[in-house]
Amino acid sequence: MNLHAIKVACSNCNMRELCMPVGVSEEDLQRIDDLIGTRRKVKRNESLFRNGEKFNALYAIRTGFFKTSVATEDGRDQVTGFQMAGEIMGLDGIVNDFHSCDAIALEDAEVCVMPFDKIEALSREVNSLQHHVHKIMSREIVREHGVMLLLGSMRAEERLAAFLLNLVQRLHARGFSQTELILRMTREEIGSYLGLKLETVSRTFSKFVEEGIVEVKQRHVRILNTEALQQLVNNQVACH
Amino acid sequence: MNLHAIKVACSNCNMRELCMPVGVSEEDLQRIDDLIGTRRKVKRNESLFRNGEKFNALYAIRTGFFKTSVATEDGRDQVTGFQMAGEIMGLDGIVNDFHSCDAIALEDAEVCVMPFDKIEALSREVNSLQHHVHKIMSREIVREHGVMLLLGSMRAEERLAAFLLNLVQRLHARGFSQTELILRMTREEIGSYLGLKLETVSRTFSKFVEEGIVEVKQRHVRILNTEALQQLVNNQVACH
DNA sequence: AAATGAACTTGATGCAAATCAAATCCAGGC
DNA sequence: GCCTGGATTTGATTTGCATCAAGTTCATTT
Repeated sequence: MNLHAIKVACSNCNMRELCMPVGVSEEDLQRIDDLIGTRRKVKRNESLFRNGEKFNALYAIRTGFFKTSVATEDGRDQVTGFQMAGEIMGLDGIVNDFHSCDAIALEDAEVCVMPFDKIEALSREVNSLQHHVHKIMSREIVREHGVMLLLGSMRAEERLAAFLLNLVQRLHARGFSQTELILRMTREEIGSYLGLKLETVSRTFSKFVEEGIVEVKQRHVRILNTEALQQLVNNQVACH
Repeated sequence: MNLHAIKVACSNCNMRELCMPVGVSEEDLQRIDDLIGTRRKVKRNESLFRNGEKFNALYAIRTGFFKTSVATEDGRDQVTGFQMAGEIMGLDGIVNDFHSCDAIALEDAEVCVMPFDKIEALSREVNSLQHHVHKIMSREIVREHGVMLLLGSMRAEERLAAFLLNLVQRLHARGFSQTELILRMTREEIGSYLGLKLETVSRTFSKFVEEGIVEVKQRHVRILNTEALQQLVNNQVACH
């Protein structure tokens, strides 16, 4: 086994607990290593896959940050999610064997390519992997329920507050700060995700700054009052 | 084998091609029959499962019509989908072992209860079932992408047009008319799904009627001009 | 057949976010 | 270090939908 082989193995990957089942035996873990066909680097603004492309594999993000988006025939598009290290992309492609959204890197990224036929074959034999795959898909369904709730029933402030809280929570789970973050996406991309125009996103940020809830310097955001954001999401008024 | 046993078997179910994989061998089909633990009847306005309940099984609708909805702590709720015969419910429960939405029957219904541990066990052995389960979950993810696009970027008319087209298309796949349908849900439930208030739904129906696109008598809808609805969704202007 | 209430329609008005417009900031290239 | 264009902010105005309000329809009960 050469150094390169060690480096690409799941068993040695520090993202493993995010994208792979926990508590598998040493033996099963060796087999899961075989899932990773290759690594693939994706430069900023380039696509990992696009709407209409053949589906072959799921992708686990090792480093970098992505957006996924769908488009209508008449050119409008909707960002359906932002994905970071340890998260899985490509689930949309299973049903029709073709991808139905675009996955674009918002910063230089590297992903593990997991051919889906291999995933299916191995998950017939490793129960924990099978259940893990089911959970990943179910989690995505539940996440999208939350986005539908946000888009269907929240006002601009609530949407942006929910967005910021969700981002820092996920970053915190990866060892980053609970209160500081750098946005990898533009105001327009945030707006597309939240069903708002970029001007509204900008104005809402400004409002939060005025109210002392956050500090914003371009894409650098520092959350000063997490509870206020939480109360905005829950539509509660702070009691004095 | 008694008559009842024949009646509840997937192999004799006329919904089979909607909720089960096609092209399985006679032998595998017999095994798939064992997936169905029981049938369950759900009366109108009663729940099949609710947010917070333990997850045990997926449900295939045999007859009837459901809505699923999620709620915020402060009482707002969002209808996340309407489900009809042959469609699968309960996928939200896999990730945390608890359901995270409510499933309410909008008319008296009957579902097949498929214990999820049985589904996992059998799909380790029947490849077509395994892939079918993956496709069902992927289809739900893709469907939700479409709803996000609708909620994030469409105007009221476009939303209602897309909703009607989606409903008749699914009903048509079940042998019903392409142009006539009976709505099983209230204007408020349609509004919740589409991110609109019930008054807006009502006004938009009235507008479609004025324009000669549909006929509406309460919950009975007849589509007079499918193409006009399609053009609304695609944001195109009819060329004269 | 009358009474009741939920569902629905329609009108008047208000408001949050979109749109239109113009500066300003900033990163990257030369 | 200066230039350029994309990203962002902010202001003025418009608009689509929500809200508030009143009536109508219809199914169900008595």
